[in-house]
Parts: sequence; structure tokens; C-alpha cells
Amino acid sequence: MPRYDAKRIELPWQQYWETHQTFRTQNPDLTDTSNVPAKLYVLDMFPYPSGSGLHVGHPEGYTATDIVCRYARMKGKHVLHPMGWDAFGLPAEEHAVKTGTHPRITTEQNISTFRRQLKMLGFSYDWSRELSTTDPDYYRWTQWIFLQLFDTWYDAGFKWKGPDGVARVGKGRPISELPIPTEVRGQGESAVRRYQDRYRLAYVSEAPVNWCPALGTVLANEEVTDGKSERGQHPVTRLPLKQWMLRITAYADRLASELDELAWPESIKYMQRNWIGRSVGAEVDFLIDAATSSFDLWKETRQKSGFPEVPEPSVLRVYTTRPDTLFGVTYMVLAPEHSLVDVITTDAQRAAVAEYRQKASLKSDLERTDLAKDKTGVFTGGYAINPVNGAKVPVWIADYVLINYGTGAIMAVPGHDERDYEFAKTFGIPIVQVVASADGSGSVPDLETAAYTEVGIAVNSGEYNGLSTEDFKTRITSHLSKSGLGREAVNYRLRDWLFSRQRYWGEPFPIWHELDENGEPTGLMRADSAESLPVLHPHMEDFKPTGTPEPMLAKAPQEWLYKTDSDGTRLKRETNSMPQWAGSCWYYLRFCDNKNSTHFIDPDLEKFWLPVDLYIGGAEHAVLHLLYARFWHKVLFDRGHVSRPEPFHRLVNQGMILGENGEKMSKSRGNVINPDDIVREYGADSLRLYEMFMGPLEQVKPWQMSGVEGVYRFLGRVWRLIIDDRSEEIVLNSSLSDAPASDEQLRVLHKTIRAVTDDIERLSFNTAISRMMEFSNFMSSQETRSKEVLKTFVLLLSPFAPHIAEELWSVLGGTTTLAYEPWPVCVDKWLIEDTVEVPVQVNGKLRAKLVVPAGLTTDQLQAAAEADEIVRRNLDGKTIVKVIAVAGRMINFVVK
RNA sequence: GCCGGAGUGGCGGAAUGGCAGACGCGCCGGAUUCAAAAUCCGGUAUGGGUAAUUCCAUGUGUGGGUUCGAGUCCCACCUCCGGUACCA
Repeated sequence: MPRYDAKRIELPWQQYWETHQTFRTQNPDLTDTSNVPAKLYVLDMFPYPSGSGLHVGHPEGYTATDIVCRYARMKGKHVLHPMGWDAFGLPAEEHAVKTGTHPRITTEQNISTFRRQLKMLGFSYDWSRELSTTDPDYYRWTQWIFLQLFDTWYDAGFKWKGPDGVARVGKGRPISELPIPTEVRGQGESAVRRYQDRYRLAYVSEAPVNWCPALGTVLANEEVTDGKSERGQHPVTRLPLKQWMLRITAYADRLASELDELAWPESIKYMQRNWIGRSVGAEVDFLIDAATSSFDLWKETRQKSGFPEVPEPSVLRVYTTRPDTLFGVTYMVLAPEHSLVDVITTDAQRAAVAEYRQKASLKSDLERTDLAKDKTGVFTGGYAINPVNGAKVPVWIADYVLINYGTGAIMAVPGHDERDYEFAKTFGIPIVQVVASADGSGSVPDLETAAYTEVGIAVNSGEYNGLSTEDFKTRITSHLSKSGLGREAVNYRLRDWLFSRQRYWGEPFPIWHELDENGEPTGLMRADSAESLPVLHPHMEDFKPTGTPEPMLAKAPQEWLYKTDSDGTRLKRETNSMPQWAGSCWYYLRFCDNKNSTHFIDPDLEKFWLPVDLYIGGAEHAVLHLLYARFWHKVLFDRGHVSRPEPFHRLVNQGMILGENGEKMSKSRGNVINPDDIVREYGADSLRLYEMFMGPLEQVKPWQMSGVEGVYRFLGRVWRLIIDDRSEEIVLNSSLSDAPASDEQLRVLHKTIRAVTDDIERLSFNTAISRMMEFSNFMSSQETRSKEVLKTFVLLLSPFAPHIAEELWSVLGGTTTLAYEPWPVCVDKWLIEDTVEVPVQVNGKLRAKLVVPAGLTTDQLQAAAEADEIVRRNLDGKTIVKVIAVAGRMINFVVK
């Protein structure tokens, strides 16, 4: 046989694995509880099968997980390593608009390309578990989970202990268990249903949404940045529309706190916590524009009634994280959309306020946030009374206050809040200092140039003067609470998840709207039964967007859109579709049991396989996908469908691969590397090896074509170690010997076993590869090479470069795949060296290196060092103050 | 602005507080060859010294500090990358 020829060996081995079902993972027999195997579930973030095929970023994470899986199998673990397709989404539909090709056709073609490319790279996926979010058998269960969300309300005060044994407060419970107030019950069945609908985790809401005319869809807040769509950078406008929402905010606390136990990068946990944005503060009520007498009366009433759930119409409720600055309030601000604006605005200001509100409503998010450097606002003419000191403060409207956070209104403390400060400066509103710096110097922060936003000691705050910010907060919150004027409150930046899209190529909702005799929706809904799922897509020829927020599916045939229920009620189908996130929220569950036709996952298999032990993917999913999936998982957990609260135990983000010029790879930059080309020229093993050798998995790193050459040469050297490359036939290299290996070869081998094993465990693949390179460099220089040593080495190499390893294994006498050969064991006695090289330092500076017998005591080491000529020279004429010696490691003389 | 992460040869990168630069690329020299490709061997941080060497000095973004000893720990700063942005 000639030289190393990747092309000749790779395809046959891929076919071998396929015909022998080498990587098929049987679900274990869980009825025999005494014999449950040790499992490992290793998952890649499944790709969106785009039309342009695999790029080099994909194989990076996939190779990493493949190495871990191949290694774990050899270690005897029962490994689950599946692959699938996140295949709903806009591009296939946009293609349909252009060409008339049905999205399903395009999707299937793209999946074929991806599948071919992944198989070409020799990944050890269990292809029998392949799934696509677009399979009716898959989205049947996506729809089923939606029905679970629809059937669940969040009981925030519910105390319970889950199957994981952890006590929690707050649980998603069946909607049938929602307590119905008597007065609602008294209003009849449809009132009850409407009441229930308000509490479901999946609910319909009419709210301003991000409508993107160019894409023809509504987008989630998360998909919009700077007033432009994440995808395509099209302008986005605000529009009130009826939309499906998922009540993810109900789970905000648990989503934040249960991050703690996860083995995730701290940065990702931090981003999620930030996104959730939990803050603790107080809600405080201000009475609007009243005479002192009625203010006193109101306080008396509140003293008795306590703090009401909903404030009286004449009361302005604010949320603040700094209740300790209440004495520094010099004005109030309402969001322009706030319902009290009409109540509070005086006739004199009505025109100005109306104009400002009009302008604000037209402003895109871009103008309202990014460009709004200068604060704007209008005085309403109205006043509110500060509950702590009775001070009358003006009420403004301004768009720096957002309607959908807190109560949509704030108390403004310009002395101690940057935004309020800027606003007050702009409009000449007084600034009052109520916090002094806490360093005890009594120094007064200068409020002439900036607000003082740090904590400190209270001043100008009546009876609270001298309290620290922290004590003040606790004290005043409790005072307000006792007098019915305020209460502690928690807020989140996280908003409910806008869950509907107006596209064809997404999961249809399993929901019907009831119609009255005029064919108008009554607002009441009916869910499809679980047995009737999936709701399939209607047949359509025309995929052009409607051009309005009206969903694509509204153009579906009548027989899909309408039906009459058994009770004679006319029903119209929900015509929105689900967002792409839906399918990826639970695919890790289906992989465990992808053929199950009666459950979305068998409960015992869920207990066995979950959680995912290692999940690798790009950091771009740090917030959205991972937060959404965790949310769904928790709902399923509360409803008893899964046994653990978190789906992904360990998460690793692979770093992006840049082009050779160090820039992000893109067509426009012309620096895209195509995996197909690399495989054609060097083979899959070289591509895999190179992507792992480039640098640490999590690091961003540039592609280097010469680096691919390097690993390719390494594989060629390994090949020649074992094969006689000058022979025409496949013949072992004449240096190979059946005789027992030399001690030196064994020492090098076992050091390599130890290093490669440790490095794989640490996911430090680049150093593992360099250790194998060192081994092959050493072996090349050996005149006779032990066959056994080389066989062991081939096993070490096999997770990284499985094709060449299989080929060499068979040449060395293997009769079947090496995929389940036991992983080599490091024998410690071969790690012990006879002699060690010890550095000798004088005053911390390296002066000499001594080769000494291993196992010297520190005294012996010192004696040996002092006997060395160079050391003597450096110690000559000096006094030894101290000697620091670490046996077998180093020795340092401290001299004067 | 704020929050993360990272700054080490010509390049990618390696180093449980203990020999800085493993391994690979590139480059230089040599072997093999009619020649080339491929392959193999040696060298390669910077400056200086020597006939020569296991010689000397400097060196991990900058400036301080802790330590017998710092790329590694602490403080301040600079640069780059990523995230985020009126959330009261």
C-alpha cells in the first residue's frame, strides 16, 4: 500500500459503521433495576439546515462532542449522541415566495445536504434517532406541549416538594385547579372561561408588538435590536395586535435562582441573570392633586384598609429600588401610554400633552432608546403628594419611562439618579440631596455636575437622617407597608414571550376560536384534543406574505380554517404559527425516545437519560434558546412530565472560527472556508484534527490553511509508523516487532495515555493532540517499534481521527471496529523516571539544571546542588540565608 | 457607560505559584534526488560574549505590590473581543 490516502479509507469505514449499526444506541432495559448502565448524554445544538450547507463552525463543536462520546464508549459508558434539524423558519418560506417551491421540499433538500456532510465527517451519531422539528410526528408533540402550557396557570404561593426532593414556592398547576372567585362564578360559564384564560401560561394579549413589514411578521423583543430586525436589519414598527404570549415571567425567579447548580460558564449564567433582571424595591402610592385635608383622610383610610392590589383611580403607583430617596422626590414621571395621563392632565396642558403622546407613539424603538440622548417630556399640569412628607410634586410625562416596566410610572429623584438628574437639568426642576457619602468624612457629594447614585447616609430625610441606605430601605418599606402606602415589590426586566408569528412554515396552533351566529369571534377558545394532534399545515400554493399583520394561514382553504364542533358551535382555527424557538425547546427530550407514539417521551427513559450531561453550541444562544428551553422544561417539571428541574447540566460554548484574515467569515469578505473542500483535499480526519488543534475549544481563533497541512502531515507520519509506504500492498512497516516493548517505549506510551486521557476529560483537545504528536515523533526515531505499543496508541488517536485509526487497527490485526475496545489504562509504574532534571535557583534566578536520581531528599538535593560547579560559582562569597527545596521539583538558595 | 473574557516569539498556541515559549506552522541549514515533489535530520525569543560550552543580560500589554520565587495572585491603568444599553 502506498501513502496515507484519506479518500481511500474514509468512505469504507463510514459504510462499515452504517451497515454494522456501530453507533446505534439501544435504550436500556429499565425493568432490571439492578443492572442499569452508566449513561452519558452528549448533545450538540442541532443546526438550522440552511441552503448554503455546513460551514466550518459546525464541525468544531460536533468534533468535540464526538471525541467525548467515542472516548466514553471505550470507557464503557452507555452513550446517547443524537443529531437532528431545527428546520422551521423563514428562509425556506422566502425561497417559496420567490420560486413557488414548497418549504417542505426545500427543507428536505437542505437536510439531505447537511446529513451527507455530517456523515462525511465520521461523527458517531445514532442516526436512528434523527428528527426534524418539521416532522409531523415531532411537531405533534410540540403542539402537545403548547397545550400543556395552555392548560397551566402559575400558583405563585404554592408550597411543594418536587420529585427532585427540593422544596419550592410557586408551581404551574392545571387550569382546572385555578380558584374561581364567587362573583365570577356567578356570572356564568363563559365568564369563568374568560377568567381562566387570563391566567394561562399561554394566553392571548392585545399589546403593542414589533411588526416588521419587510419580513411580514411580528417579532419578539429579543429579535429586535435598535429598532431593526435581527434577521436582515429591516425596520420594525410598533403596532397593537392580538398575539399569543407565554408567561415566562412567572418562572423568572426560578429561572434565575436555579442557574446556581448548573455547570455552565459564569458568563452565560450572568447574561441570563441579567436578562431576567430581577430587582427588589418598593411600590409606593402617591395621591394625585389633593388638598391637605383629603390627603390626611386618604392616609387614614389606607391605615385601615392596607395597601390595595389595585390603587384607587386618583392614586399614582410607582416602583422604585431606592425607597430611601423618597424625601428627594422633586417630580414624578408617567410613561406617555400610562392610563392616568388623561386623568391628571389639566386643561391648560392638554394640547401639549396630546401632542407629546402622539409623537411618542410614532417614535420607533430606535428613536426612543438609542438616539434619545436628550431627555424630552411635558408637564401635565397635575401634582401628586409625597406620602412621606406631604410635599406636592409636579407630574410629567416623558418617554424615558417605559409603560411595560414596573408600574409605568416613577418618582424622580434627580439628586441620586442619573436619568432623573439629566431630565431635571434640562427642565430646571429642583434637585434635592438626601444621600451623603458613607465614608464618615461627612463629605457632601457635589450635585452641581452629576447625580450621586451610590449608597450612603441619609440627610434631609426627617426622622430617617443618619441611617445607612440599606437600613433606610428596610425601615421605610416596613413603615409604608404598615401604613398601607407601599409594600416591598420585585420586578423583572424579562417580559412575557411573544409566541406567535404570521408565517406558514412554523407549527400551527392547536387552538380554535368560537364564532357567534354572525361569524364573529366571541373571544372564547377551544383547544384541540391531544389525540387529534398533529394539526397539519394546510395545502397552499401561494406563499406571498399578506403584506398586513394578517397571518399567512388566513389564506388557507376554508375546510382547514373552519369546522363545527359536536355541540354545534362554529369554530375558526387560530391562524398564527409558532416561532422557530418552539421546536428547539424540547428536542433533547425527544431524542431519548423519538419513536414513541403515545408519549412525547417515556417517563422511565426521561429519568434514565436526562439531564443532558454535556451540551455544546455557540454562545449566540446564551440567552434565548437556553432560557426558553429551561422555561418549558420547568413547566413540564411542574406538571409532572419530567423528573428534574433543569435540562442541561454542563454547557460549553465553542468559540467562533474566524477567516484567515482574522475577520468573521462571510461571503462578502470572501474568506469562507468550505468543509467540503478541506475533506476533498485532506480528508475528514484532518479537518477534525485541525479544528481541535487550532486552540482551546471555547476560544475565538482564526483559520490557517497551513495548520491543516500540519495535522495532515502528522497523520501521514502516524501512517508510516505502522505501514510500509513504499510497498504496493498494505504491509506493516518492517520496524514493527512482536517482541516486548522497551522500557523507554512503554514509559513514553504511558505518559501519553495519562496526558491524552486527562486532556480529553478537560476538553483540552489541542494539548491532547500535541501529546500524540510528541509520541509519534519519538516513535519515528525508534528502530524497532512494539506492535502492542502502537496498537494502544491507535486507540488513543481513534476518538480524534476515527477513520485512520480504524484502518490501522485492522492492519494491526483488529477484526472488528475499535469503537468499543477498552480505553488504554495508564500504568503508574511506567511514569516513574530514574532520574529527574531539577532547576537550581539562586535568589530566584535560574543558575543551573541538575540531573539527579529520582527520589532524593531535600538535603541530598541541596548537597548535589552545592557540589555543582556553576552553582558554587554563584554562591561563592555569599552567605546562604535560606534554602527552599521541593524534592524532585526545584531548589532555591537565598543568599546575601 | 456598565458587565464579562483576553493580551506570551514572525503566526496559532503551551505552561497544579517553581526550567517561559511544549506542539504545530513559517523560516534557515543539511540529507535523499539527474532534478523536483514527498520524506528525514538539525537550528530558530531578543541583545551580547566565547575557540567552544551547561556563558551573561533582558523578556509574557503598562506601572506598582505580595512572595525565597509571578505569565500565573493583588491594586491601578491601556488595548482588543464579546454581551448589554433610559428596566427606575
